[in-house]
Amino acid sequence: MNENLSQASIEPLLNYFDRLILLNKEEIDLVTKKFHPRLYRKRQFVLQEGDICTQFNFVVKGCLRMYKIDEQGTIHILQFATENHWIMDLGSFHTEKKSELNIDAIEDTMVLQISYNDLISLYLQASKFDRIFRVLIENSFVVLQNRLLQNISSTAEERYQSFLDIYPHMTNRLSQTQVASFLGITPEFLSRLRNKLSKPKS
Amino acid sequence: MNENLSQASIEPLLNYFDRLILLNKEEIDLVTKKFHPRLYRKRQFVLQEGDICTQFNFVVKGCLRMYKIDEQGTIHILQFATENHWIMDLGSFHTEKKSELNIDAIEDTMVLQISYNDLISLYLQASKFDRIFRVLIENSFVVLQNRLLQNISSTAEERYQSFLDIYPHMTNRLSQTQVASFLGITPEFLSRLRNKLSKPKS
DNA sequence: GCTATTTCTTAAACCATGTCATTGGAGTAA
DNA sequence: TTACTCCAATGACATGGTTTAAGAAATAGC
Repeated sequence: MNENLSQASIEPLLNYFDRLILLNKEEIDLVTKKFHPRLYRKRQFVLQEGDICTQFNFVVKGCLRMYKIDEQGTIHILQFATENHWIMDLGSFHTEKKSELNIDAIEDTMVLQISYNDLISLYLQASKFDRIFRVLIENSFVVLQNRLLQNISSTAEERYQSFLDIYPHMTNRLSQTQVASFLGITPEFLSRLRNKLSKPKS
Repeated sequence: MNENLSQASIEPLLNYFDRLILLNKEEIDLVTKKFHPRLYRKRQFVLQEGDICTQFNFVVKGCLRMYKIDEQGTIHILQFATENHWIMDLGSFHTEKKSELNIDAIEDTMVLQISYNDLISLYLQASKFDRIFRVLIENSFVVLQNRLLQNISSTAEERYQSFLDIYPHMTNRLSQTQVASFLGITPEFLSRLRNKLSKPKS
């Protein structure tokens, strides 16, 4: 992560949008003006509990996580965001109320950010972005709904297997503690699952 | 549920939209043309596993549920939809692939439906609907995310309490089997929870 | 208004997962 | 080196939740 912020490329974001709906010259200019690059160091907070979420974050390089800390201090991970994924507390963003969630960097991470006001003005200046963000949220919704379904209908072992199937690469970038926290189980139990699954059969 | 379909009122839907973003005369006409009322009898399917979800459903009166049946035949309820709520398999709707989910009526239910093609043409004819549906999906997304958070971080007892808090009225309309299936526990265990919670303390 | 079917409750045995405590290894900082 | 922290593994034990079964209560169908 040694790029210079000022020359940071907005290309990945433009490519992302183009894959949904083609942008014209004006719209490309709007995106270029309203999104700003920002670098977060490993362990740095992007959003901290009690603050209002004022930015949409698009990850260009690296990995962020969003999580809640419960009364006992346990971390529950709602979402990871790697390259070409979005992350924010949508509830806090729209209601402008304090967030109960944290977002921080698992690796040094480069994001492209747009503020609430800029996003609203983006919608007003080019209604194509209403459509783009509608589609984008719809896709996230489907992913989330599948995950919920898994959670209410599957055992921890099935969820872990399915995690490996869907995100085979992630397993290298995350500690088992992170994976366990995402699956909704304890690290100890995940360790046992792995042990069990590594043995052929018995 | 003795209304005549042909005189069924589209008012609730117009009110719903107006509460998000005010509609002008043209847009009201569009909605009136493209949404069609339909009555489902208790137990009747709105969407059946293996079919493609081709309709957005807005519930005017009654109650629908969306669920998956697993290999053992157990039902897992993803969502209920009562008055002024939407229900559909968004994944199947957009990919036009077969759905793994079922939607059926828990009570006799009146919905207003819009087909895939009509919705697309609605977006094209009035881009305000891109914004309306973006906001609508965003709201659903936040609800879903909170539920997922509950599921990975809370015990069944806490989830049940929270269900009672958030949907106090629903408890009258649903059998405990339905509630248990929504919470992701067995009806037997829910019964035990209820018994435990009804006793003052001990 | 009666019967059949579904739903609710209770309880005992059982299994999935959590808790707590311990150990060892890898990475980092003096 | 030493010390420190973080993470993974493992064992003993505790708890949450399921399974199975059976009876009581409510509801649907005739």
